[in-house]
Amino acid sequence: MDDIDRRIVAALQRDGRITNVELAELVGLSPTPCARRVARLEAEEVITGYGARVDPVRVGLPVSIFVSVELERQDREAITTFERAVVTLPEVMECYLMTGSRDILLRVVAEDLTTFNHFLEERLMRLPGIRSIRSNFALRTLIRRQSLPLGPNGS
Amino acid sequence: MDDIDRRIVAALQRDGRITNVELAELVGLSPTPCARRVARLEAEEVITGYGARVDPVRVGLPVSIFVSVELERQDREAITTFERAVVTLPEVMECYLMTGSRDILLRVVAEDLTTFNHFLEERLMRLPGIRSIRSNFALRTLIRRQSLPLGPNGS
DNA sequence: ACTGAAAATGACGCGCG
DNA sequence: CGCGCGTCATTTTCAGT
Repeated sequence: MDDIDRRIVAALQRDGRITNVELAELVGLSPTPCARRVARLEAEEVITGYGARVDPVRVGLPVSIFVSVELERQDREAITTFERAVVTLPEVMECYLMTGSRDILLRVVAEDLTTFNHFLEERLMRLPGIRSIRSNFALRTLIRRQSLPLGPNGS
Repeated sequence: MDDIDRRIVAALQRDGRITNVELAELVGLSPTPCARRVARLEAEEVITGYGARVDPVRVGLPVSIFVSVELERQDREAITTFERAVVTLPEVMECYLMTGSRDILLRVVAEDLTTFNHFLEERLMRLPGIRSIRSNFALRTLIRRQSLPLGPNGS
C-alpha cells in the first residue's frame, strides 16, 4: 500500500465507474500497471466491490434509528448467536459491539415510525438473548460520507 | 418508482459495474428501456453515484468511535454553523441530529485511539458552539451493510 | 441488429533498485 | 537479478443509431 495505491482507492471511492485509462492518468501511471494495481487491490480485498450510491430518502427509507441492545450474557457465544440472527434483518444497516456496558449498537432504517415499531416488536425483540432495548431516533442526517479519509491529509 | 425500478436499484447496489445488458436480463427488460430507466434514476438522484467499496481495516482505519456532541444552543442557526464546520472533517463518516437531548451523533473513523484522541482534542473540540462531548468506542464491527433493503421482502 | 469506438488483456523490452 | 513500468497489438465488449 504505497501512495499511488491510496490515490487509486480514493479515486475509485469517488467514482467507481471511472475507466482504467482515466484512472491511470489521474494517478500518474500508464493504463497497464494501473490495471494491475487495481486487480491486486481487489485480490487483497482492499477493494471489496463496487456499488451504486442510493439516496435513502428517495427510495422511501428516510428514517434512521439507533438501537442499543443489551444482551443477557456478554460472552463470545452469546454475541455470535446474536450476530448470526441480526444479519438476517436487512433493515439493520450497521451493527457494532461497543465498549462500556458491552452492549450492541444498531443503525436501522425504516419508512416511518410505524414501520420501525413493527420491526422492533415483531423482528428485533424476537432475537435470542436480549435483555433490553433502547431506541434513539435521528431527526435528520447531516452527513453520510461514502469515502474513507485516505492519504496524509485525508483525501 | 415501480417494482422494476426497485430491482434495478437493488442490482446496482450489489454490483455497480454490471453492464446494461446483464442488468436488463436480470430485471426482465431489453437493454434500451433498461438504460433509459437507469438514466432516469440517476437524473432523479435516486442513484447519486457509483463507488468502490473499501475495507476500512485494510486501509488502516479499523476503529469506529461514536461521538455524542451537545451544543450550547440547539436552534437552527447553531446547528447549521456546526454542520458547516463538521463537514470539513473527513474522519467524520456519519453525522445525525438526534431527538431527545437534541444532540448530535457522529461516527468517526481512526487508525487507533491515539490518532482519535488527537483528532478529538485538536479538531473536533475546536468546532464552534460545543457544550459537551461523549465518546463511545466500537470494539468490533459486526455489520456494515452497503445495500438498502428494497422491495417487499427487503432484497 | 449493426456498427463504430474504446477499453481490457497479453506479450515484450526497458529501467531502476 | 528481480520487480514494476511502458508500449504495442489483439480481442472482446459496450453504447449509440
